[in-house]
Amino acid sequence: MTNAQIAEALEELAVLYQLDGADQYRVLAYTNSARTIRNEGRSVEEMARNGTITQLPGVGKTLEEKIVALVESGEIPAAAKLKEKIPVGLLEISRIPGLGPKTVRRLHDELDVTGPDDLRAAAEAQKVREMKGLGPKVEEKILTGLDKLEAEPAGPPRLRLDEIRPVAEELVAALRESEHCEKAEVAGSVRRWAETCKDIDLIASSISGKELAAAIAGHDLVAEHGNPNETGIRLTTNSGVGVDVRIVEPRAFGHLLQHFTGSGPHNAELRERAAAQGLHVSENGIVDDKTGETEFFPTEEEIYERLGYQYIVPELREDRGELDAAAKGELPELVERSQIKGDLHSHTTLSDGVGSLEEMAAAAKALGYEYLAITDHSESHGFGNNVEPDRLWQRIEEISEFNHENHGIRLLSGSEVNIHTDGSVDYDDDLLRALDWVIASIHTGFSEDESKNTDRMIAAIENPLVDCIGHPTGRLINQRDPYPLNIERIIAATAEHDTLIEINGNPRRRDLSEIHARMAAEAGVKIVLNTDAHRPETLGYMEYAIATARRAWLTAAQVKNTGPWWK
DNA sequence: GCCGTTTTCGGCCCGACTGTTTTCAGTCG
Repeated sequence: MTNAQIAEALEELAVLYQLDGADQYRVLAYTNSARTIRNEGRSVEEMARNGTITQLPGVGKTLEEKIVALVESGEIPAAAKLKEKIPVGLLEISRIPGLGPKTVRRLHDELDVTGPDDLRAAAEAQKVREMKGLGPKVEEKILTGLDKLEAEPAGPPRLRLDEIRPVAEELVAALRESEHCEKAEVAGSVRRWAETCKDIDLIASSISGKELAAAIAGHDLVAEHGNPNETGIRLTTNSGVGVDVRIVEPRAFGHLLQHFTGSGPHNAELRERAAAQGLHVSENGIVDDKTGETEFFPTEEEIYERLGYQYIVPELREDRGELDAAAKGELPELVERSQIKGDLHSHTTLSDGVGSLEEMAAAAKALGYEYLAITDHSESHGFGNNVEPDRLWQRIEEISEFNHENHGIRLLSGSEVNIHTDGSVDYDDDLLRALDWVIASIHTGFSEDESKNTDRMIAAIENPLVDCIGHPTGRLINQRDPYPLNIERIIAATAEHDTLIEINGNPRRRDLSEIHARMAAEAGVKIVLNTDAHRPETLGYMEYAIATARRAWLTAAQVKNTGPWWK
């Protein structure tokens, strides 16, 4: 059972308890533990089986018992029992925006609603507005919510960061252009460089907030908008992305930025710890119990300092131990884009790229790199652009000549070789030895089971002619799950054989993920940040590789290509 | 349900908005 599946079961149980009227903190305990498990790199099933699961923060005796039952029997008895009592249809309708557990429960108790169909009938018969505290507006919200539920049963999709960042940048630039704007920034998950984002958070300071809100509502990208007011406005773009624009007076800008950068769990933890010291943190400032006064700080740096922490960069604000580390002054010095000396994964027209050797080299040089590895696909790539051994020998010569001509950047002759199902790789050893750099990746046959896939990859890791493993888990964000793999065994093998492992910066991949990259680095494995560029412009994907590395707490010392070419 | 630089019991972030209300509960981020 994967960590995601365990987390999902706990989230479902949390909703069931909520609908059952359980204490909110009990519900919170379940949702928090679900999040912890989703963020855990090690196999939580393993931890449950060997009795170490209570090491996870927020997992105590009771949750241990439930998770053990889940991995052993496939279900949590408490959840099965609650499902007999609470119609599953109620879980569905509780996803309608604005319909919380309290309301859903009352709809069940008072109108015998058991699911979407009953609810629609009740709303259409105008029964909902007769309930105390509810009215025609709620009825309307329910009907539109039900339509959306039918159209998108899985809920609105989270968008990949690269799909959403350009929109955020364009809108924040428009805010800055307004005469009513003092400062504006992108906040939220976009600022934290998360893999996916639900919506865009923009924040601004202004002494005429309503005018600023009205101005942004008229932007070309905006399809719909709510009422502009002093504190901001809610927008929907033509592409359907929700945008929250929040506006405060200039002196609270730092607090607003900190608040809306999140993450929610980071802020909740930060505030809980502050409250224990008599300090109450919000987007409007910090209130000190001792004086009753509100303190204002212009920058986030000063806010964190006031609360007793080192400055925590947005990428780390995920409640994954950053507050403890910052309180002790032990945050790592994260790797930066300017420290990257070269890119070790790129393609040209020789296989499936669209840039020539020279074009790729020129683009890499423009990025300030010392070296670029040309790693076209190999003999068995299978998409009609296979590179036969003779052609690769010839390419080695071409690269040698290129380097002789002294273009101000060194090209490395490389290949991205396929790992076959038996763990062997393309090309004979002589050819592999003649290359500067060999990345081995899986491109085919990943429907095998976990142990076969893992053995196959470990065979490549053990191969002394393989330097690095490419996009190790094969996941495509929002599109394809990772291959079934035992990542702990993979990491242990790369550590043992000094094989490098890549963070692929293609924003569709970001593979290794931040969770696995952090595990790998902690195990002493060296990481390489690559783009897998298939055209000159996408060498710029390095910023996503950097983002994932930073979210994985990596320092320059843990990233091999922060140094000069070493072979 | 979890957890401990006041605690093994009694706490557990904070504010804005919405829709419904004459003062607030529920929901959301």
